[in-house]
Amino acid sequence: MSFINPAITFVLITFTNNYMAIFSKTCEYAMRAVFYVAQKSHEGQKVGIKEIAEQINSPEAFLAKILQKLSRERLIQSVKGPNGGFYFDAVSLNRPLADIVSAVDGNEIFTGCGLGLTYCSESNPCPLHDEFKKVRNQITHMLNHTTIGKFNLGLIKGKFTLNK
Amino acid sequence: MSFINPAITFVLITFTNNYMAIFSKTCEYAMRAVFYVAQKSHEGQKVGIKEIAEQINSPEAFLAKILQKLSRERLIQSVKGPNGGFYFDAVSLNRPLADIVSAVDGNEIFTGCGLGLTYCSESNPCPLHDEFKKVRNQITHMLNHTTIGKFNLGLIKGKFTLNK
DNA sequence: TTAATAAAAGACAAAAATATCTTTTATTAT
DNA sequence: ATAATAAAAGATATTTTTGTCTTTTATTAA
Ligand code: FES
Ligand code: FES
Repeated sequence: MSFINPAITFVLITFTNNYMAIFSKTCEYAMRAVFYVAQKSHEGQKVGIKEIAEQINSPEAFLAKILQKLSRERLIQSVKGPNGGFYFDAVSLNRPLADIVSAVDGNEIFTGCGLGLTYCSESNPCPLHDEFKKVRNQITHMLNHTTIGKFNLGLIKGKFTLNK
Repeated sequence: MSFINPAITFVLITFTNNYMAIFSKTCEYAMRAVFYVAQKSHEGQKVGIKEIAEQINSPEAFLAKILQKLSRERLIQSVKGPNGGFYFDAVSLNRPLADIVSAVDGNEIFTGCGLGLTYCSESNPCPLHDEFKKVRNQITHMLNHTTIGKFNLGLIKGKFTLNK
């Protein structure tokens, strides 16, 4: 017994809107995780992948892959075994968020053309170039001036959320 | 006979960078196409999908789907048959590019949280909120103040490119 | 009124991004 | 040394985005 009446069944969607954010899901998870781990590091603690994933609301195994990549690139520190987990040392806490973004999403966002042309240039610009450059510069500024550890106190005080 | 020597074969890539631009490919093609058609409309001409795809360097059949969607939403005009093609009427030429973007990529880019949280809010912000808001506002401003027909003269004069 | 033209629609295919599951390796406390 | 723990790595699966091919519908010129 089916609850769908075939007489009134019809196709709803032929062309779905793309979901489209500034950053990939991978990058969003990476940034949230990084802020969460930084906060814990500030308190002198290491954190396990399970806790991170729970606290930032991301799929655990997928996040693990992302942090593995960051770990290979020495952007985050980790130790295996009991009492192990992820953490940031003092140097890493001072790294710009831009390092995380470019490790995960590449450099398109910092240098790419807004209309998707193969390269961006001043001398042979696309129509959007002048305005798009401002956007790109602001993103670059934001990511270069935000250090991984910048929000530790705000997070500890509950001023910010990573999970909603 | 193989040209790959198994003794020196190894896996190169375990975690590829995401390609990540501000807009989806779909949206990039849409914007380029729209500027190209607008320019032709300014000169009083309709354009066929084949010419558009060639001139903006996009896959023809894929672009056709995109323009079909814009056409269904009355953002672009079209007529079938001989001497048919795509064009913009005076009203459409004055529409903001934002209409194209939201038709194709949705509204995430205008309202979404930079860290991918389910919603953005002033009272319960993510760490990036204050800075990200500026980025989002600049994108919104750019897309609202750029009309579809804005670059017609610049394109005709060869000041801008849609194909490189 | 017919043939040619060009967009619209439908079905399908490939590639990339996202997500999960299993096995291995390193570390530490007992 | 051994068992327990937790990250790293490997393999695979799902979903979304991007891209193609075929058929249908509308328009127009002859
Ligand atoms: S050429 Fe397109 S943004 Fe610079
Ligand atoms: S809450 Fe994240 S951008 Fe506003």
